[in-house]
Amino acid sequence: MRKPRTRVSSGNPTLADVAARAGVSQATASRVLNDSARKVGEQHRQRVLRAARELDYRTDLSAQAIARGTAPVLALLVSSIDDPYFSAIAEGVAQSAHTHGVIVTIAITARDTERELTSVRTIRGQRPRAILVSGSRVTESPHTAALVAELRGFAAGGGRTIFLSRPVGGLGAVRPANSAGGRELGAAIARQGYRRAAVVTGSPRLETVTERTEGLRQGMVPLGGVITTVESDTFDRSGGYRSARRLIESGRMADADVLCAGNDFMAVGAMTALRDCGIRPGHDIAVTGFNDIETAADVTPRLTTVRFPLAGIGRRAADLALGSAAPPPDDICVPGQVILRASCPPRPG
Amino acid sequence: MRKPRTRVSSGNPTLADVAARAGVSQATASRVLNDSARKVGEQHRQRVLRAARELDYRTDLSAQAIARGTAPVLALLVSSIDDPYFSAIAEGVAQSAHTHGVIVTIAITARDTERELTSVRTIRGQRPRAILVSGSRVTESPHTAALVAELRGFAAGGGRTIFLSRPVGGLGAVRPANSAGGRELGAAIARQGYRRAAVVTGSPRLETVTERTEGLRQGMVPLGGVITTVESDTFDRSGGYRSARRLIESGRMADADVLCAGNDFMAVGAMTALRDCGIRPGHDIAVTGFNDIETAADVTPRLTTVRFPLAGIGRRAADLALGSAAPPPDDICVPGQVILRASCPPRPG
DNA sequence: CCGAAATGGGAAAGCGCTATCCCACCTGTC
DNA sequence: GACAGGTGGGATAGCGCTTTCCCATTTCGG
Repeated sequence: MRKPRTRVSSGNPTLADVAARAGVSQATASRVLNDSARKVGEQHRQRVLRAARELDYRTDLSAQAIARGTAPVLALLVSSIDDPYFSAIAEGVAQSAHTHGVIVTIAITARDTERELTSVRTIRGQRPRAILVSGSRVTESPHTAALVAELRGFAAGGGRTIFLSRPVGGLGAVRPANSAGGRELGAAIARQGYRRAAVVTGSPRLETVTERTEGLRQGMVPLGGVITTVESDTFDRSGGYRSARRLIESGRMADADVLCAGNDFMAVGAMTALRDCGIRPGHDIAVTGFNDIETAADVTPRLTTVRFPLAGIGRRAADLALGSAAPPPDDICVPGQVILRASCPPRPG
Repeated sequence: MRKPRTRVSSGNPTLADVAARAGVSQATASRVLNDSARKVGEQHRQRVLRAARELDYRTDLSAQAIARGTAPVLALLVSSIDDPYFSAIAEGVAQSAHTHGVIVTIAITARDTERELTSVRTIRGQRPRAILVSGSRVTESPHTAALVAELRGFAAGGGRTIFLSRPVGGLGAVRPANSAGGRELGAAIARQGYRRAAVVTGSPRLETVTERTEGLRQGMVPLGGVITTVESDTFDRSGGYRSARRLIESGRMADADVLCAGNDFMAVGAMTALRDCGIRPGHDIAVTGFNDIETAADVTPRLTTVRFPLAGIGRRAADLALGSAAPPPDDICVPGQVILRASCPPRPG
């Protein structure tokens, strides 16, 4: 006889413990605790419930997962969670997961495609029901192919994958309609009378960035507008500040009548840069952003922007991923809405 | 002989598959894949690695967890992830978890103490290494006792618990020093010459709220200052807007020389309310916030606030929870730093 | 009343891993 | 040459749970 493995005496109570205490078989205990289809006599049912309560029993999810062959888990991959864009999406995902009775595990990739890859590898080990990949795709990353291969493998094992940015490899996506949003914004500012737009935005390797800028151009051109210059920096507040300053100092801001930022943070940073240089945003030059973050309405002047239902996108993606019907790998673009505010008044001239 | 359970043929490859393909025992395969202390001949090692690669094998974490008796998981409980306060903390937690090679699962409670409870119950089933509870404690919730009991049970099973707000039940915490921060801010504005503070903040049932307000008072009083009135609403931007308006419309704002908000969002909303009523923030009345959110530096006038290293707090809590040494249940208060900006200029009078 | 069809319970075979034993073989050593 | 001490490999007992079988009772229609 083998020596029994040293059992951690202080370990958690197991189903066997519950069954023993209730004086029934494990099978019965399991049936009660999972209210399975199989009926259990009221007598026994009560005793099991009571035993479980008294022992402070909690089903071991790992064991359950392995026995059932599937874990009630949804994995979310984001570049950063400390960014309103992603946290809004995450909020929606979490809501949906909660109503589906599923646990959310989150991995942050810090915009590092290699880390993205290793994260997916690890996550696959959890055998989640689905993997949601947010975080703007970086064009031509050397790891993209590997990522796609990894996700394909996951799908082959029965998992679902949904991108919250432009999809690759024939997988599905639910995402903000950046191009269309850009077009509408471009048309809107052109209708306000602006014709020469200077753009401050993130790295052109981020697809979100190129989609927005390109959309903007497409919206303005038919109405006689034009993008005079594009300056890139980090896709955040300080990037907005810095690139706006560069534009001003190099004189390229001088002939623009509107400054379009790639997102609201950049817009807000850029407005500060303008002010620091004695230019009055909304007065000497119009300003626009993207996303409609909460403070967009509180800066002065209030920021014109494009609002996307981010939480709704997250929710929808998760619903799709967790729904019973296998979703076709669609590329669903959720439209945005132009919010015209004081930073972009009808042009006086 | 029993009929073997219908095996999902499309399932993921198992360790047995890898071992078979490599022509070795499962034990050997396991040893290679986990680079265990036990050495394996180079021959076999290579073959196992190759087989794993060819099969696109991913260790099943649930199975591993159950076999090892512990899962590489850290659970984080927050009120909302769509709130810069919590997402900053979450970011820090995720960073730490990543360096510890641990997966993060996140549960949002929507400030609902009952949901908080059920979340902890579910989470315990994951047998995580630790549970981090963020989200301001609500005083006197009927569920608090149950929550504590649940966390105690978790600790009894070998898990660790850390609060990121005021701890209860003798458990540990790492949290922003709200009281001290309030005191310092109170003293700072008094030194700027302000004496009569109106406060707009969240529900007095939130401990964060009372700690900050009380600290503020303690900081001002010794220097001859006083809190003239406190108005509560939701702890966010619109709550700030609404409560500021109520203060103005009821005339209670008239005799205050500084408006102190419970957090930056409320401050920003309140500033908009002031402006909507023709009062110039930073000019007719000083304004302060709490937390130093990114846009605090970009509103006009730039917002005076108290900065807390939120991500650092999250990281530290996670480090503590994942460290090898069992941490004593300390209540660690991380100090904040008063950031004096234009919204609170030296008082002219 | 009798056999058939429920009904409710238990035994035990996995699920995919890890880790303990055990064993066969290879070195050295006196 | 025999024996103590490595070394590397394989069998296999769990880990905690689900679920399939199987079995003993009841319940009924005819």
